[in-house]
This record gives sequence, C-alpha cells and structure tokens, in this order.
Amino acid sequence: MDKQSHFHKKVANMKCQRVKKEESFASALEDEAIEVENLLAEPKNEHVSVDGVLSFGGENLGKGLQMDDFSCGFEYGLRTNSGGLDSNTTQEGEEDLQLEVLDGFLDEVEEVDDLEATHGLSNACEDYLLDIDFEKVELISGPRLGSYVGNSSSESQSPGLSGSSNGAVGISESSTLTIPTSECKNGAINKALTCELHGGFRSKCGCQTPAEDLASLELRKFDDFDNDDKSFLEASKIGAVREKRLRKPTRRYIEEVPNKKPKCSKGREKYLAAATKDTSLKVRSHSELHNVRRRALTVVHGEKPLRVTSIQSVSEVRARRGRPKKQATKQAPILAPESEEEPLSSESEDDRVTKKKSKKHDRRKHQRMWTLSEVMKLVDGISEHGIGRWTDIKRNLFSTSAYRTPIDLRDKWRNLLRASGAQKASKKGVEQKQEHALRPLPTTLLKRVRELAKIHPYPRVRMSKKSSLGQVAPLMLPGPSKGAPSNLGGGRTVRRKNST
DNA sequence: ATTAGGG
DNA sequence: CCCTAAT
Repeated sequence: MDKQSHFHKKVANMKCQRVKKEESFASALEDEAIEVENLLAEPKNEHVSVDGVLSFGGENLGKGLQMDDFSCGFEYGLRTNSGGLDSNTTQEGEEDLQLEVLDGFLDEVEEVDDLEATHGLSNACEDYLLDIDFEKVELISGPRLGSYVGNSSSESQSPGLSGSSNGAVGISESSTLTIPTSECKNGAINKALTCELHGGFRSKCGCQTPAEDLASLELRKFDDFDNDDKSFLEASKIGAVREKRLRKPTRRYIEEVPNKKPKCSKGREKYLAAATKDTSLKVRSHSELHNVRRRALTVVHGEKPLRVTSIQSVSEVRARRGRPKKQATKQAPILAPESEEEPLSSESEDDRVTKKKSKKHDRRKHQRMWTLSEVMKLVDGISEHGIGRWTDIKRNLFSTSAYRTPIDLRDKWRNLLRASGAQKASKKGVEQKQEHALRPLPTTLLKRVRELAKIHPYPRVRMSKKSSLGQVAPLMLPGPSKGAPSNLGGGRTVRRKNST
C-alpha cells in the first residue's frame, strides 16, 4: 500500500513537472486558443452562447487543458454555427452575411496556419510534442479523457459537449473535473489513461513517433520511480503549476475574448512573436488547428450540403491548404448586393489582413483568395470598362482594396476564363470541366464570365478558330448565352488584338 | 505607367 | 502571385 501511494504521488509529480515545462509554450498556446476563439466567435455573432463557452474554456482551462477545451470549444462552435446557418438560412441577406463571416473565419484560420508554418516545425520537436500532448490529456483526467479521445478519433461529437445550447455547462463541468483531479489519487487511473492516450494520440495525429517509447518510459518510471528521483522532481511542480495556470491567465483572456475581431488581430500578432520561440508549441498547435479546421469543414459540409456555399468553401480550402477563403454563395450577385456586402466584411477583413501582412512583408506574398463578391465585382467592372482597362476597373471597383492590383485583376480574369471554360475550352464540355473543377463557381458568375469571354477574347485566344466558326463560342452554351444583363457589350470591348 | 504574357 | 517585355 505504501508503495502504491508513493507511486501515485510520483506519478502525479511527474505530470506536474511536465506541465510546468509546458508552461512556457502554454502561453503561446493560449494565444492561439484565443485566436481560435475569436474565429469561432466571428461566425457566430448571432450565437452568443458559443462565445461564452469559449471564453469560459479559455479562461479557466487555459493552460491546463489547452488542447482539450480547445477542441471542445471548436467543436461546439462549429456545431452551433451549423445550426445557426440551418435555422437562419434561407434569406439571401442572411446567407451573404453568413458567408462573409465564414470567409473571415476561414481567413483567420488560414492565417494562423501560416504563422505556424512560417515558424516551421522541426521533426525533433515532434516527439516532445507528443509527449506533451499526451501528458496534458493525462492531467485532464479519466472521464474527460475518454470523451476527448473519442472525440478526436471519431468525427462525431462527444456526448459531454453535446450540441445543446448549454455547451457552457458541459465545459464547466469538464473544467471542474479536471482541476480537482488529484494526481495522487488517480495515479493508477492516470497510468491507464496514459496508455490509452498514447494509442489514441497516435492514431489521431497519424504520427508514430515515440508514443510507444513514451509509454514504455512511463511504465518504467512507475516501476523504478524509487530510483529515478528526477522524475519526481519534475512532477512535484505540477500541482502548483496547475493552480497557477488556472488563475493566471484569466484576466487577459477575458479582456481579449470579448472583443473579438478587432482586438484579436492585434493580440494575435503580439502573441505570435511569443509563440515563435516555442517551436514545440507551434507544432502542436499546428496540428490542432489542422484537425479543427478539417473538422469544421466537414461539419459545414455535412450540415449544409445543399448550397454551393458550403461546398465552395470546402473545396477552396482543400485546394489551397494555405489559406482558404470562402466565397459568397450563389446568391444574387447580379442584383448588386455586392456594394453592400463586399465592403462590409470583405473589405474590412481585407484591410485587417493587409495590415497584418504588411508587417511581415509588404503585400501578402502568396495571393489571397478571391471572394465571390470580388470576382463578381471584377466581372462587373470588366463589363463596364472593357477588358483591357484593368487600372480603371481597379480604380472603380477595387480602389478600397490595397492588394488586388490591376494585374491581379487581369490574372484573375484569366483564371476565370480558364475556369469558365470559355475561350479555349473545348467546345465539347465546358460544363463538364466545371463539374470536376476544384472550385465550383456559381452559375451566375460563370454565365457572365462566359459572356464576357465571348465578347472579348482575352489571351491570344484562337481567334482564327473562333472567327472562322462564328466568333462566338459555339455549341457549348445553349441557354444562357445572353443572360448577362450588364452592358458588357458596351462601347468598347475588343480593343486589344486588332488594334495594331 | 500600363498591359500582355509566361512562370 | 511575381516577373519581364512591349507599348
């Protein structure tokens, strides 16, 4: 018996120690967590509950179970979001809003990702990371753990979190459990958990790393912990650390969280610097984020498969792991809501991003995704000003966006043409192309693009062929050949080739 | 300074 | 997106 208790203690200590180590990066994590929270919060403006939940988690759990509450929060948030969408939906305006929001959300995520990536993950850290992760989980305690693991492993949500609007409650519960969990008492349990965790983690991350080794190590320690004092030493701190953890982070968290977007960006940057130092942390977060995002996507898709919207978002993200953005829906772009919607979210968001980026480099090096609204604007602009007038279009439509140079516009157009299948697209299957296309653009847009494409041949289109055929794209577009209302025909159109 | 075109 | 050549 003595031995056992002793052993327990040791174990506990061990854990503690580990935690302590983590602390350094814990702060970083916390930052990230905040970011995530913000992200989540963004999309849900309407759903306060989520916000609260997140906040809570961040505050109290903060360092201790970063990961845990993190995932939970995320999941919950996502869920809520989905629900919200579902319920609200239907209205075009709503849709737009949602989409925009989503866009922002994704954007944010992507950014985080970028940051993570920037720092780079070192392989060496991996094992360490793993260790930490699992350690953390361990701390969390049995019940929680179980749910957590299950959660990660399977896409399905954990029961504890349950989608109920009372997510907050669930979380609080968890936290409560976690905190009180005494390492000494549950030593055995912890041990068992540890093992489990290892397995779970492994599968989750897909990394095989040293999980096994760790497990062995742990066991070994238990066995000879008597001999290995250093383990204990490390461990002993845990208790203290843990407490510290709980109360320490709170304040800032609270402040930051409620502010959401605006503050978030700022804080984020700040934190970023800190995070940079801890590679391990970074790595961990990275994976975490990844997972989360994936999950989010999945959820969205599942919940709202109907709309182009969700699909689009997903595809976009997938296509570009780096930074996804969303696209508005198929809504009614033509109607001209863009004026409003665009400025609201897109622009503000863009602005923010730009700023952020400027700090690092001048202008985001690697392209920012085009939102549907942007594309629509572009098309409109082209319709009005004509094809070659990129600068004009830029001035008129994108004057507010710093990025998006005329060249960008042109490039985008080029891409659009390609995507639309106009221009070179074999007469045999434009639509087909679209089907398997990575990014399904809204029909309406496509239509317009096609329209314009017909009118002005952009890149040395096979004029010969076309002219021979009849100047227009032949059979591919049956119905909607002239659906676009805009006066694209305008006065000036094809001004490029024949000029000389 | 802008645009076209290619990477 | 970025860069270069041609206007």
